[in-house]
Amino acid sequence: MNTAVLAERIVEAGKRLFAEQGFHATGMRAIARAAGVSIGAIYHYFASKDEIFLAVLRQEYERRLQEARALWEQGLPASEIIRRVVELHFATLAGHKESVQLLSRAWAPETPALRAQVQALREEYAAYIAKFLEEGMEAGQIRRSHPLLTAYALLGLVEAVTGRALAEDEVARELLEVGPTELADMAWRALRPK
Amino acid sequence: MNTAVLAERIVEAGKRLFAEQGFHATGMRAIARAAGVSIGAIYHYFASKDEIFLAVLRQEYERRLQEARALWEQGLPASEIIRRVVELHFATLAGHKESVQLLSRAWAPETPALRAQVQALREEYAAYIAKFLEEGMEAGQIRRSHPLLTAYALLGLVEAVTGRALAEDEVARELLEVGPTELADMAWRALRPK
Amino acid sequence: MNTAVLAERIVEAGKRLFAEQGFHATGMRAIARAAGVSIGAIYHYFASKDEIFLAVLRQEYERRLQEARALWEQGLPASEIIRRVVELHFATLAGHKESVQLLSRAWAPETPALRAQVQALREEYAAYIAKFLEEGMEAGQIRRSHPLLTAYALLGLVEAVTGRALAEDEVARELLEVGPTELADMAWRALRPK
Amino acid sequence: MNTAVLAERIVEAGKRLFAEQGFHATGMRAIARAAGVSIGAIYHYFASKDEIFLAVLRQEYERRLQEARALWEQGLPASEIIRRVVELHFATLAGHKESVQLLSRAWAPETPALRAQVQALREEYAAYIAKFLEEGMEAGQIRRSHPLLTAYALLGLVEAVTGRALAEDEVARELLEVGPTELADMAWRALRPK
DNA sequence: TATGAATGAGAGTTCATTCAT
DNA sequence: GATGAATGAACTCTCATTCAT
Repeated sequence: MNTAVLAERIVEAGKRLFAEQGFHATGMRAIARAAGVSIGAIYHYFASKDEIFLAVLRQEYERRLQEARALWEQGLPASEIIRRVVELHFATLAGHKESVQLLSRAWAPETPALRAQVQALREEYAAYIAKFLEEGMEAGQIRRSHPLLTAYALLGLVEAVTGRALAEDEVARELLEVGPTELADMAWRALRPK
Repeated sequence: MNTAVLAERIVEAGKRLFAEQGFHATGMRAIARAAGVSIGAIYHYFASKDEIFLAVLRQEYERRLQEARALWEQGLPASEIIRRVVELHFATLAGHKESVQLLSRAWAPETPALRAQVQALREEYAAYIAKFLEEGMEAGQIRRSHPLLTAYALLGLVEAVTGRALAEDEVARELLEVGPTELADMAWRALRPK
Repeated sequence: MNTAVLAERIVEAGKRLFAEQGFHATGMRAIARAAGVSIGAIYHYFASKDEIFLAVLRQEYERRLQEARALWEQGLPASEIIRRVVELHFATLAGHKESVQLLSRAWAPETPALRAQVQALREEYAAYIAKFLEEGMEAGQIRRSHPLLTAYALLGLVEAVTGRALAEDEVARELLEVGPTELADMAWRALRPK
Repeated sequence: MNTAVLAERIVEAGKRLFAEQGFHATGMRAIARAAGVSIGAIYHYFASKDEIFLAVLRQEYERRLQEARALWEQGLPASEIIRRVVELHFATLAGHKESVQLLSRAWAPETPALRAQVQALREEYAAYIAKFLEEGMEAGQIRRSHPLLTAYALLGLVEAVTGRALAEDEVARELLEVGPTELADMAWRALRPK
């Protein structure tokens, strides 16, 4: 379908530009140019700039959810899953820096309506992690705690460090190196049963 | 001093508006109106909108640094300091919601120059926490790890949860209630010596 | 083409306003109003106010170049060409006062970038005159001298007088009357071979 | 008198800045800073920015008039006076570039009131030259023509070339070199009796 | 006499969105 | 379906000038 092709190109262009420059600094003209489509065409597929942004984020979160699901289904022990999720985040940073930049930069949109939707996407991801934690708690693999709170805490733990690692200074290089191991250990100490 | 009065009113108005609506959604006219000064007066005290934003953030981080210093100087054990810092963050959320909103929303500004400065302020705060952690490690009160990485991880841990708690739904109320205890425990488990 | 229509109306409005009030005193809003278009439409056709100004000047210099070319191609003797060029300048003053005002008023714009471009347009016109002079020198019709210098000198000679003649006082009326003859004679005495 | 000292410093600062950047690009703050006085002090001595500009121009034209008077009083033949006036213009360009820039750039102010006054200053200078030409005509040293028209023509002749010579390219250097001789010759051919 | 804080209209420019073709 | 010309409110920032001290 031609339709899907154009929409996909718009989302890809939007992802790159939103990640590089942020939401406000990215104009519809720039997206149209980068996607090789007309402005009119964009409005044919998306109702507004907000909708493009949401489509981009949906795709990103969807990918992360799929990665998480894939890990879960391998039946590994909880500590191993946590280690791998942390590793995955750092691998994304190395291979698809834009993806991390995107989530780091467009964290909390300023328009109330958009913010609510972005936070809903984030909640969906957090809820999935919470579900995993909950099952681990019931199986005695993970210490009991408030699952959603713990999920957000883990997300924050990792994202704060990867966010800092986006800078291109000496510190960032250090964090990239020791981050995966240190964060996985830290997370596991926080989560393991007594 | 009359000078300080106007500048202070501008910073206060900016803080409230930036927190409520974010950086881009807050215009100079709105700040002027809210502060009860003319637009010209704003530019007499601040070179640009960016500078107002930075002044607001500097004030916020300064306050947090002072709180942290005050805690440290009491000579409490590390676990207690951590517990109190977490409590402080949640207390701020209850008493000065705007302060948490501000830091949550203006996490990573989109303009490169502004972003660099905001991140420098954040780094200053993180470095202070890292210094505290480092002393704790040398005294055997805290497990050895990369101090700055750990500082960012702790910040992220707390901020992700307080950020979620800003919403005014049922979940947010739950997080507000169990947050302080759960997060302090979680952090301590991650930090305590073997 | 509709395109050309709007752009042309913008240039015409700009020409009139720049001539009447000068570059700085003419705002984009005034141009939009005078052209009967929206401000947005202006920026659709021109990147900046400078660009409108340059388009206006390009049109003016283009017209003058065409007039000069047309004269040249008639194969008249040099003295006759000079007489007619001077006459043409005064005729423009009578028929299109705005054209003379424009060039007189926006002689040397204050912004370096704009000034460079305006002077390049002027140089193009001067260079054409210089080429004509050079051919005349080689044919022995015109006394040998530095061609470009002489071209600028002739331009200045005429423009200083037409500039003064823009005022609407008694002196201006005198200059309008005697100007064509006196200036043509003066120029020819300066240029004719020994 | 302190008064005169401050006013003089303001005029000097204004002259430099107006020449370098033009009228609009030069702000009152910049003049105050360059003159080492307060903005309030400027308004104590000058009613407006226009008045500073006029004071600057008055000083410039006054100097030129004095130079012209000094030349006249030496009782030289007309051709020699003309040669020396042209030389003087080029010498000014070499020694006080700013003076030539000033007159070249702020040629025709955009505010009607200011423009009228600037043109009046120019007319005063032209009228003096015209008076000299008139005496020369009566003495048979100079060919009969409209004196004021001829004065403006001579001014334009020289100023167009010196204006072009302000650029700092190869052509400008050429004009600086051959200008004095060529222009003086050209002017004399235009003026000398049959 | 001298200061510089304060004013606020107005500048050029941007940009998401619409809609006639 | 697809285009991109057109809109105009809103943006940040400048600046000559005033006036209380």
